Amino acid sequence: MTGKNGIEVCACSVVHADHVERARAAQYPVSRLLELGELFKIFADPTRLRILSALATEELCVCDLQVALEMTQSAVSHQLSVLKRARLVRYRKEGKTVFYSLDDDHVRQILDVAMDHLSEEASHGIL
Amino acid sequence: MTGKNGIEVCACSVVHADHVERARAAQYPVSRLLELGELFKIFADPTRLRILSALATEELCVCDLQVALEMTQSAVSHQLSVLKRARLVRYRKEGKTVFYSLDDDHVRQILDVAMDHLSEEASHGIL
DNA sequence: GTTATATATGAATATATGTTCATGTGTTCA
DNA sequence: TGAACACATGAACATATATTCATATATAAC
Repeated sequence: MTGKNGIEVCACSVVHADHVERARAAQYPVSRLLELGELFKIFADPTRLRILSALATEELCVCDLQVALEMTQSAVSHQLSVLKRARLVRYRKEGKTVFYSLDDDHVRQILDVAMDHLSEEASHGIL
Repeated sequence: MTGKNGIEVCACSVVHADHVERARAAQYPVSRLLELGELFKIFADPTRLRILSALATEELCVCDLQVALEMTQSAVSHQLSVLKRARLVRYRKEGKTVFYSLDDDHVRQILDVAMDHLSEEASHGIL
């Protein structure tokens, strides 16, 4: 349904104008939410999570990751480049080998909070 | 490259056996990481983030969300069902209208930590 | 019951993304 | 200089998913 100014408008008669107003005012800027979405996309893949959790203990070279996670070298490199672009990992070159490590503590924090949520979710199921 | 037991093995000669061993031992169970990935997938979409951030202030009915976010009713409902399935939102029926709200505080926590990461990332760029 | 309305949902389509395969780049060592 | 190796990267393909369109369900008013 289209309103006077050409903008999509709800046909509902029970819209709560004040709530809508507040919700609109409190909205994060869309650009910010896009960035946030991009960040979460990185964490949304099991392979990348495995890499991150492997790096949580200590730095590892590409080959170490390949062996530890039983993946193709190409797949590891591709995912590492994604993580690098998102500034979630650092790297350090030493001759031919490249060592990767977590970039900062936020990564660990994010993983921890999310794990907490999963635990609580599980207990919900039991109760 | 395939090893004796048919499992993919790295051809590198510089694998750090001890590191690999520790990384393997410290690995989260894959099932856990799959769950975690599923959770982050929910947060990985800008539309869902907009919905969550709109609900951060107060409960809203589907129609309110439709108007506040200028989206189709169908799109809102579809995304709400995803959020509901992931236990990130609750709902409460009152006649024909359905009010949605955040399920618990973990949602806010996760969003906050992630926002922090983005801020620090931005300051990295400046330094 | 019938109609109107608020929300839910199935199917189809378009787009995004992870892996593989092939190849490129850069470093070491002979 | 040239071979070997650790890693990076482009293209192609397969899969996942967000939106739209059409329709279904449920509640209220008449």
